[in-house]
Amino acid sequence: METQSPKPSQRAYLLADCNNFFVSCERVFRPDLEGSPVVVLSNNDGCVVARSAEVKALGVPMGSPFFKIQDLVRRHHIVCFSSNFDLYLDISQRVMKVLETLCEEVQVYSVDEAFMPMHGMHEQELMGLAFKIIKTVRNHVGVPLSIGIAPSRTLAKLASHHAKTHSENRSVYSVMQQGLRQRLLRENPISEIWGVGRRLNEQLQDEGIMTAWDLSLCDVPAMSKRYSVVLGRTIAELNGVDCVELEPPTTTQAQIMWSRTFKDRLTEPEDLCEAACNYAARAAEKLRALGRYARRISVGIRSSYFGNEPRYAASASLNLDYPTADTRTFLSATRQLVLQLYRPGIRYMKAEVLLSDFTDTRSFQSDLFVAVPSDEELKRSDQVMGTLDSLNAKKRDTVYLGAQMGLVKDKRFTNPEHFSRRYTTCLDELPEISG
DNA sequence: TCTGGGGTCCTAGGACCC
DNA sequence: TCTGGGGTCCTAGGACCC
Repeated sequence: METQSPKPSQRAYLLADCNNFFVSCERVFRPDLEGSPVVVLSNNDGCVVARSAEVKALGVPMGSPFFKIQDLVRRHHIVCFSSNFDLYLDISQRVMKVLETLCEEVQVYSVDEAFMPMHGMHEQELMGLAFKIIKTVRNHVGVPLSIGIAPSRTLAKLASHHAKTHSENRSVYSVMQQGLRQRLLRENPISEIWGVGRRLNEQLQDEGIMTAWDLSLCDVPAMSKRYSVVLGRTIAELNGVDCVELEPPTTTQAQIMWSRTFKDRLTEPEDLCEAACNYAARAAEKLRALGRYARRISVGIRSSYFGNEPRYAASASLNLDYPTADTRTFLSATRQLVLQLYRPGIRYMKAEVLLSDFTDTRSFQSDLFVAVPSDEELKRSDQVMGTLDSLNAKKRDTVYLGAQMGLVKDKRFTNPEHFSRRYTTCLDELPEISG
């Protein structure tokens, strides 16, 4: 009789990662595009934010400016989509739901990735589960996944990257065994490691640390001191020590930002005010959706980083007298900040609005020198904002405030040209089936 | 001509207090 | 009047992520 080997006590992580996520979402409703080159573009169709395997094979890097690949697009008949976040978010939620039916714990890390911690499972069981996850998501949602399996999150990320780029692994790669782990580390440059960005990559390479393996051999206390505690943790993780904590999502969100590049450069203060006010209104909407109040608002405006024109970037903040979620308060603060930052002779390309210093309630220390609103005024503010949100939930920009006017009227600020439809979240845009 | 939009976390430095 | 160190809190800015 076969004896059961004891259950391992070691923890393991599965990292499920959607392949070319935005492209895969578009293909769910355009199965005819399977096998064809497809890209998804950023806001204003500025640059490439997702590429199908066929486009990657053509050598188009992530983030390429769209205008630079026009030629390739024509030659290879690349299909282009403007990003359609309503659709991607909805598909993402469907993927996560399927994961939750198959795994006890799912830690959503980003729109297209989730970690699933596992205890006391043999490698074979982990592999079996991973293949089952991939098959179920493919059948129920239609999106392809890759899965990495490892004793730490950092290694699981590296393993899933390996699974994606080496087709012989059939979309799952496990480095639970020491030997494979070492091979994975030796084969990957440090730039592939989660937590090593452009800057660290340069600094570490100057020290002769080239591969993930090199980094894994470094002394943790010394590197923590020389660089940061974050890099120290990364090194431990590469050695299979599980030490990166993941914050529980949303409840701790500390700030809300809204920023966009304008379609055309803006030079007039009034135009900038309009743009920034529109962003502030969007940020305020998100704040109310979280049921929170903000005490601080920051506004930034900047010129292009490119070309020879004068460069300028500045931001400023305002602490509000009391926590609020009222768009009108944010709009007057935004206007004040923009006018304070504005310098003539600059061609502005971008504005951003950041709300922070949140509270869950609106209670505040009253201050002898600050005029605070009465309970009656606060109640009215909630009512007005509630009405605004419910009208706009049905159809965007049904109701907006005077300061935002220009934008909605003339569409100067945003204008993507390749929109796919919101197939799953908007009744007017459901997919059609022809007989 | 045309170059993303969100977020989080960490660190350094200044202000202030004891 | 001058000298000092340590702690806390806040903010700005950098680095990183997808």
